[in-house]
Amino acid sequence: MVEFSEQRLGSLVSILRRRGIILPAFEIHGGAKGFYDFGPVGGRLHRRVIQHWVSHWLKNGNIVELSCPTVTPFQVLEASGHVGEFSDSMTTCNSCEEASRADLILEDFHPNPDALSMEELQDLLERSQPACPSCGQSDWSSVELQNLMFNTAIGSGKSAKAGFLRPETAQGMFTSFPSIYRHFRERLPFGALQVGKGYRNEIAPRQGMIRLREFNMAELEYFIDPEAPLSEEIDGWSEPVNLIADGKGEESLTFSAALKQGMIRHTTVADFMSKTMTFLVEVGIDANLIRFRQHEADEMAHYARDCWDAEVYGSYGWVECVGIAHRGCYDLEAHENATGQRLRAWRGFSEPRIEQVDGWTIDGAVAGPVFRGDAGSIKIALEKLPADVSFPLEVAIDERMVKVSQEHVKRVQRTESIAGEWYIPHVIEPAFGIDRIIWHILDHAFNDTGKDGEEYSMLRFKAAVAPVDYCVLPLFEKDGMGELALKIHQRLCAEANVVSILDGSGSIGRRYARADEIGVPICITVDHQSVEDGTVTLRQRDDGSQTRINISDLTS
RNA sequence: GCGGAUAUGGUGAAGUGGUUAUCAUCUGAGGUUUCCAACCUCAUGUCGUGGGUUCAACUCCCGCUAUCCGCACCA
Repeated sequence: MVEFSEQRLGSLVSILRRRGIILPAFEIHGGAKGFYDFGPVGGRLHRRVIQHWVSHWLKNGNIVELSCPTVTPFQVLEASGHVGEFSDSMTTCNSCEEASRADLILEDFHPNPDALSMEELQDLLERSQPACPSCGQSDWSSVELQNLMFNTAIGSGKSAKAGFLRPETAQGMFTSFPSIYRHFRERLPFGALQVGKGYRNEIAPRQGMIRLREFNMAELEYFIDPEAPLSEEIDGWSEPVNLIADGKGEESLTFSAALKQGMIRHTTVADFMSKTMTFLVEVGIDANLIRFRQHEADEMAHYARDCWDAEVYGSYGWVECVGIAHRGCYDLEAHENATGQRLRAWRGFSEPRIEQVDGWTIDGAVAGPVFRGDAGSIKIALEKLPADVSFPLEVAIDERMVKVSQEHVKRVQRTESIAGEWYIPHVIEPAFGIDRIIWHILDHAFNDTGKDGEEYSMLRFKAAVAPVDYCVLPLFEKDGMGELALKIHQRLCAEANVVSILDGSGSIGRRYARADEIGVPICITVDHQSVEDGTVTLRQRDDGSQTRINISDLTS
């Protein structure tokens, strides 16, 4: 097991900078908090992890990949609840100009100011006149929302519309629901995933890559019929995993056992937790340093019904890297309410339901001219009445009573056959913080335990995500060895999805060390014999073992 | 946001109110070398940023920016 320490973190960070894996962005201009570059080696690592993530979920067979804009109009994020929920209420001291959070300075005057509306906060602020924590005066500006989203203007001048940089990729998947529904020929379940940048204007970015202002997210929205029968089957990780259920301690259980006990509340959630576990291990996270923690009811995001975080242990302690949330019908319903568009799926009944309609409705020709604008509401009210009422009758419309007499109505008696119904699908969302995962891949791959008593650093990447696949090393750059190495290098680079580097400077040991430092799994060494018989030495990063093979057998 | 600490070649460090800022390592060139950071020669490359004090500031003071730690915030 790795010993995480300050020293280890320090030498890891210095290797990441020196070798161009992860570095602070815009450094020549002084840098900017919460922004990082993936450098010449890190960029490739980032790509590999994302590729692996996408194909991991596409394996499911009913999932498509989307790419939606990062700039998002105001209304979209207002409908989703982000404008309201993703912000803090701020007020500024008119005396010293210090901004404070309104709910925090009102804590002494209300048991839970966080739950108050803007108006209530404003009212309470005026009545209680709390002292400014900075200067002691009580002269506050009006309460304003400060949003954690980056805002921007779409267009310019008077025609500009308000917008935000998206705080999550998910909303694009919801607003695209009709198109995805059509693509899958209206049959659930199906999913859409997206990998891309998200933005949050964090008050205090911290801990290197752990909290960023611009970050890579990978999200899957999986749409299900909440009434469809669920299989008990769970794919993927079958070993016990550490689970922390809401209000309970840590337990080691398999996902299917946790589901059977009701600890995990939904089969699909359990299935995705299991697939998440498999993914994390495949990209190189240590299985023993992963745990799943269920959100308590009061920390659940505004949209969630059940939520589990996959947390990974590393140099910064336990860090949430994945959230798997049962969002219910929250999002589609919210966008439906805001737009009036139907974001639903059709559920056919196994047999059409025969319904006897026996009641009343208006006689349009008579009631229309009499009730004018109220006719519509009266019709709705009448159709709710049982068959055994008698007229004249007082009907409540918008808190008024309207007298309806026999001549305004007619009896409705018919048999309806209903083939199915529209419903709002539920959504299970696994959301991955790619940067946090990459950080922990690096943290867990880093090995500085030394070699032969000397200091020696190595990144033991899994082959699936290693930024460089091969390092070609001519033992010397003479007698044709340099030329042969160049030829091999070029041939490898021509292969799809293969990255090779060529290194001819320094002693062979130094070059193996350089390759180990950026985690190249295999070094190919060209020596005198290579020039004569066309064989080369393959040297494995993790154990230093060597085998000689034919150049023609190099790529598999 | 508050409190504390820090900022010197790519990386890690030393140091000074006064000539050309030191060391290790890395990197590059040449030499040497038949497989795990060997050696020799040469070379490139640094005082975060803006202002002030001073004859003179990398050094002292102030602001800013960034980094780290704690608190708060955030998921």
